[in-house]
Amino acid sequence: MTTADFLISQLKRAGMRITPQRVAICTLLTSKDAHPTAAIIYEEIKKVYPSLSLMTVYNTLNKLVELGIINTLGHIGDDNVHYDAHNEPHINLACISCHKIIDIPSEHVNHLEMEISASRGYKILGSRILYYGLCPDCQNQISS
Amino acid sequence: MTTADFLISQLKRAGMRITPQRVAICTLLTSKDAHPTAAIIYEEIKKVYPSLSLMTVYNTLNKLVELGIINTLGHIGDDNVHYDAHNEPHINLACISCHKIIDIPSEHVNHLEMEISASRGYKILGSRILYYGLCPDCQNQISS
DNA sequence: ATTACTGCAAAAGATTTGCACTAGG
DNA sequence: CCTAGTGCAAATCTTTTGCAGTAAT
Repeated sequence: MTTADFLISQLKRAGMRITPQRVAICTLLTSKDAHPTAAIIYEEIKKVYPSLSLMTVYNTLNKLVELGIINTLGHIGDDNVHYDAHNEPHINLACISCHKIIDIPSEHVNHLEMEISASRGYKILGSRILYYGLCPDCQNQISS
Repeated sequence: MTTADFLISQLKRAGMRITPQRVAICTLLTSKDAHPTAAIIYEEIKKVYPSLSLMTVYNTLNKLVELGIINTLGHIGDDNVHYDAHNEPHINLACISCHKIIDIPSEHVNHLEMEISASRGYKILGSRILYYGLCPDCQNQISS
């Protein structure tokens, strides 16, 4: 079962209908290193489903976020809202120059969550951990 | 020197002019447990400076973010973009029910930053660490 | 005295809403 | 069959832009 299939099964379990548009959105969301914005998803999928409406993209993204299946990363630099389909705790590392985002697994992240719920009595539902800076490539470009 | 004064001195150092509006914005940003949105800042300060324009708020916030003096937290639940004036690494803990946000200092956060720059060659410029869930008060309200 | 900042009005985006049509279950 | 989802158009809301007047340095 692919990661996209996992998202789709979650949708189905929540009583939502599985349309080709939603399958395409889930597939794109779970493709390698994808942290797309609504607009990027729209442009990509439009190539395959020219009739796709931006509204459907928002509709599906909102439902996925509502169900806690995907996460909102927020704005990276001057861009728009990015989404992240990987829901296990991890760090997002964004380059403010080229706007690339990579995921980093980290042991410390798990410690954080325990630390918080233990000390504050909060019931943790999710997290959004973002570091931003310059990736190695962009550092080279600037110094050269 | 108050925290607000610190923000203001940073502005001055960056060659920006110190206007009463900016002082008011910096003061509000650094008031206890403040993680306001642009709209909240506008409404608050308007009480004191009725002539304040929302544009000035955006103008100042954008410059502060640009200079790396404050941080954008992004959207919390269905709200708008929240800002955070506390720039030393820490965790933001947001309640998705009452939209309150608290800051938590954490040792693990420092480990994270070192871990990332060491392993990936990124030059880290800032971070945005947000956990969301239910605060103790809201947990009680729901269960009762 | 300069030159940046303010605040108005209007524009530009992004996201949401209303509604008839289509298609998944 | 029946209801949820789609996609269009238009509305809404946040944020940006242009510009004349104002004020900080």
